[in-house]
Amino acid sequence: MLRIYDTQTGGKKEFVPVNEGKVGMYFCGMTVQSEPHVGHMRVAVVSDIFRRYLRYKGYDVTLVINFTDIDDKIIEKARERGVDYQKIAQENIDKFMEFLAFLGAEKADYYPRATAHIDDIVAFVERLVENGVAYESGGDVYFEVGKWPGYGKLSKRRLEDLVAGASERVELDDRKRNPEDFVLWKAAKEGEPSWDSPWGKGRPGWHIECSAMTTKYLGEHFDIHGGGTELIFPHHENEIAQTEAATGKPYVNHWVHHGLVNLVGEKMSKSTGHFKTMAEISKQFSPDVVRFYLLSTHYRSEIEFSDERLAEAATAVERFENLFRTLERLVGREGEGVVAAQASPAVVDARKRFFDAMDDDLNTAQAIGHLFDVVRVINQEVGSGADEAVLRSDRAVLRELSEVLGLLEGIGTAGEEVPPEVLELVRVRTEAREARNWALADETRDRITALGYSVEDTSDGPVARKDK
RNA sequence: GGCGGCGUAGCCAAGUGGCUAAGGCAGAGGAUUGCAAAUCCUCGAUCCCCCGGUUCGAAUCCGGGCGCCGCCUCCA
Repeated sequence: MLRIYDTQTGGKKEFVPVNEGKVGMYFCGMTVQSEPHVGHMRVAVVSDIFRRYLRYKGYDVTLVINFTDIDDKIIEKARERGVDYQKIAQENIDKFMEFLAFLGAEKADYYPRATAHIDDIVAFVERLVENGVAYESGGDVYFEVGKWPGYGKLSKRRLEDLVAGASERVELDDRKRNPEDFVLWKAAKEGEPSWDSPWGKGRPGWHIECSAMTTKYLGEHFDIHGGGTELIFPHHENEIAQTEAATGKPYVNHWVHHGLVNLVGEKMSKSTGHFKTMAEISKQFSPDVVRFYLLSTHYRSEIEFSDERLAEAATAVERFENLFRTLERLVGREGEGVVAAQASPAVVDARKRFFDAMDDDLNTAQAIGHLFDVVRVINQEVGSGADEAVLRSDRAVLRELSEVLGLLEGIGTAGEEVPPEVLELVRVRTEAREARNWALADETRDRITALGYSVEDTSDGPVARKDK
C-alpha cells in the first residue's frame, strides 16, 4: 500500500486516486525572473520521482509544472535591459528545460504559463467575485479572507494571528478592506504589461494563476500538489482559499512539500543572491551524482548542498557503475539472454525492502540503503563465481530499482570507446607483465594514466577505461 | 511575538513504542593483486542534544530546557 504525506492533515495517508487508475499532479515550478538554481533542481527531481513511482505502480500520471512568467522582478529586469518581459521569461524557461534534460527528468505533460492563461484567470476571478468572496477596489481585485472560513487550514495559522502579524509589517493599503486580504488582479501601472479585464487593464496576482491552471489541466479536485515548504504560506494557503471558494469542493488530496536546499547552512534564495546555479553544478557533476545526492535524503527534509557532499555522492555512484561494468564483462550486454526471475534470494529480499521503503512516502533514502545491499550481494556472488543466469536476473533487478530512481540509465548499456593508442599501451603493458618486467609495466600504466585512462586487471584480463 | 520543523557514529542519513539502532562517505586491519585498481570480509553509536516523566519496555510518547532552521504576504 502506497502512503503519501499530506501537509494539510499533517501525516501520511493511503494514496487513493480521485479517478481510478489516474493521477493528477501539479508542482509549482518557478518564477522565471532569474536562472534556475539547485533549489529548482529539487522540484524537478522530486516531481520526477513521484511520477516515476506512481507510473511504476501502474497509474496513468499527468504532471503539470507551471511557470510564473510575469511578476515585479521580471518587469524590472526587462526594463533594466530594455527588452520585452517575455524575453527574460523565455531565457530562464529555456534554461530550466535544459537542466531538466540534464537531470534525466522526463518532461512534464504541461508547462503552463501565467500569461498564456489570462482568460482562464479572469474567469476564475469573476467566479470569486460572483461567489461574494472577492471585491474590486480601484481597479484591483482582492480576495476577502474573512469571508472564507477555511482560511489557514494548510499552514495552521489563525486569522487573528495573521491580522496581528500583518499590522506590524504590512503597510495598510487603503484599497484593501482588511489587511489580510490578498490581491487576485492588479490594476495596470504605467508602462507595465497589462491585459484587459472587467475591472480595466491589469495583470494577475501571484496566487491566482495556479488555481486557474490546475483546474484547467487537472480538474477542480486532484491528487497531488507539490512545491517547496516556503510556499505553504501564503501561496498554497491562498490557492486553497481561491479554489475551494470558487468550486465548493475539496481541492487537493495530498499537499507534498519538499524541504529547502541550503547552501553553507543558509537558505538559498533569489532575493539574496545566495545561490548556486544549475549551470555551475552541471559543469562539476554528472546527472546521476546530483540525482543520487538529492534522493539520498528524504524529500521532506532540508538538505545542504556542498561540493563535499556531491563528491561523496560521486564515490557512491561509482560503485553502481563498477558493478554494471563488471556484469557486462561477465554476462554480456543487458537484454542478451535475459532470464526470468532467478535472482538470488538475498537480492529478491532487498528488492522487497526497497519497494516497502518507496511505498512509505517515497522514502528514497531508505530505498537507496537497500539498493546498496543489492550491490553488495551481487558483488559477493560475482566473487564466488555465481551462475550466469542468476547474475543476469540479479542485474535485471538492479536495473529495475535504479530505473525507479531514474539513476544510471545509460550505464552498462553502451561500450565505452577506448582509443587505439591506449589499447596499444595496454597491450605493451600486458606483454611486460608476462615477461615479469614490472618496471616497464608500471611505466606503461603511468603513460595510460597520463592519457586520462586507467587499467584494471580483471579475471578476464586487463580492462581500460576513461577516467572521470 | 505567532506558526512549523529539526538535533542519531568523524561527516551525511534511515529508523518515530519492543529482534543485535539501515545504508553511504571517511578511517583502521585483513583477503585478493607482482604493485595497483576493482571487489569482499572485519572493526565504529552499550547508545540516539540535555533533564525529568509515562510505560513491563522509548532514539521513538509527554513536560521542561538548550541549540539550529524555515514561514509570517518576492522566493522551489
